[in-house]
Amino acid sequence: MIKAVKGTRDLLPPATVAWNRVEAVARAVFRAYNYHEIRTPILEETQLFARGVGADTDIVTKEMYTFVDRDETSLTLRPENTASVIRAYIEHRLDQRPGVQKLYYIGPMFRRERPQKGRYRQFFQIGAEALGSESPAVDAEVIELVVELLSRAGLSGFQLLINSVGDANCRPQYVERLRQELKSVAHAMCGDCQRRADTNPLRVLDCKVEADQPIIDKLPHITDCLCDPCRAHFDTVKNYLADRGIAYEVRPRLVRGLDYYMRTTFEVVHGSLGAQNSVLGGGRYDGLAESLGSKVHSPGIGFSIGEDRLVMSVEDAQAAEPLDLVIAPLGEPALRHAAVLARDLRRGGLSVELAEGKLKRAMELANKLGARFTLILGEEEMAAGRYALKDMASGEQRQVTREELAARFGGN
RNA sequence: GUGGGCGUAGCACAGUUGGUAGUGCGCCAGAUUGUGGUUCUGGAUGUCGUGGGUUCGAAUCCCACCGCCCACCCCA
Repeated sequence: MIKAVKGTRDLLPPATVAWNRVEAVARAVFRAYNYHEIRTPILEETQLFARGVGADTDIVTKEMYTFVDRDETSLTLRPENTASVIRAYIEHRLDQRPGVQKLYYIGPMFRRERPQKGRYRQFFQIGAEALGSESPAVDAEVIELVVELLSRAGLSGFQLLINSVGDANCRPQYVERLRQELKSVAHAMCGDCQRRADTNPLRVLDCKVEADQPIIDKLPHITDCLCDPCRAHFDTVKNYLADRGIAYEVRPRLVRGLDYYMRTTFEVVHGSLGAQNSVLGGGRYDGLAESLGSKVHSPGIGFSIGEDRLVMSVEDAQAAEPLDLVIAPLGEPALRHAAVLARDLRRGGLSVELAEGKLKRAMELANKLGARFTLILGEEEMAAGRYALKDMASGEQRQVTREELAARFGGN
């Protein structure tokens, strides 16, 4: 028996109702903030992610679905979408369009990790990018947007974490300082940290081992080591958030895993998600376009929401989508009449199911599908030019004419 | 890549010290030749994850493999 491949899953009704709801909310919020949808290919040249995401990130070194195409080019299933959006932005010269380019996307991403709660090999992201501005006002608006979106999607009890990771000027200095300080204390830390102290000192800050926490607490905070422009930018973002009454927590130890982030980074976490408690991650990436070959400076900031995780933590009672009417024709002439009637009512916006066979079967089906009404069309009704309309909740049944039906439900 | 837990009907599960399978829900039919929900009666469905071993006999004991879940790691 062939089954869905590891880490992928089928989303069946009625679960898909919740997904559509979340996506509808997202589209409405994006519209309010003047974001427009972009759809990029799921397949890209491997080079794009190697350069865009960072050659020695976990994503690129061990999590990509990469294969060689028949013409020998190396292709990869997108592990994230920011690099693709920037590629499209450069390729189609969107920097020439007026104003900040605000783009959003909804779609599947692929990473070959070991699946667990809230982590899949094919997962869905709802994300957005604001391109062409370094202004902290844009940072604040983007963060406002995500808070708005999550709230309107029905998420409550989430926590917004923000940080600034500096820029090409001050971050390398901070990393070097961290590396130096770790030399004297790393020997007392967990095995992973000893390794990270050398390879990727920023990761040490993310360590969750209890015994390491006192040591980590004594390490310098990046927020204390920012250069003046970065400090000013971060302070302004925080002021703008305060103006909006948005609650946030500065987490100097918040380091995001992708190489391209600089200055503002943020994350939203939520309890009910298991170990993978991050619903959303984002940040600024002012140097990314250039590193992908752009000749013009194209600063930007973006985020992506883990749709699987958002749906998981928002999910309440999954009610199936309601059905308005079941038509139960008895006999061939009635069936032919009913089919035309069904089409007209559907054109009028009604959801209609046509049930062939015995009346008893049709009634049972109507009940199981949760239909509000059943319309019976048998010999008696055909002869009289009427229909028997039954209200399934009350059990009440009465004869109606075609005109009365149209008046009630539309669809002449 | 590394650990732990779990695989029995469509779903949720039970199955005693080894004696070749049950319960609930769901599904189908009937009680009702044109009326659902409640009730009653009847029915179908299992390579007991797969393969091998021990045994007169394995869902049960042993070994290997596969799958799912959770965790590490990392991130959405």
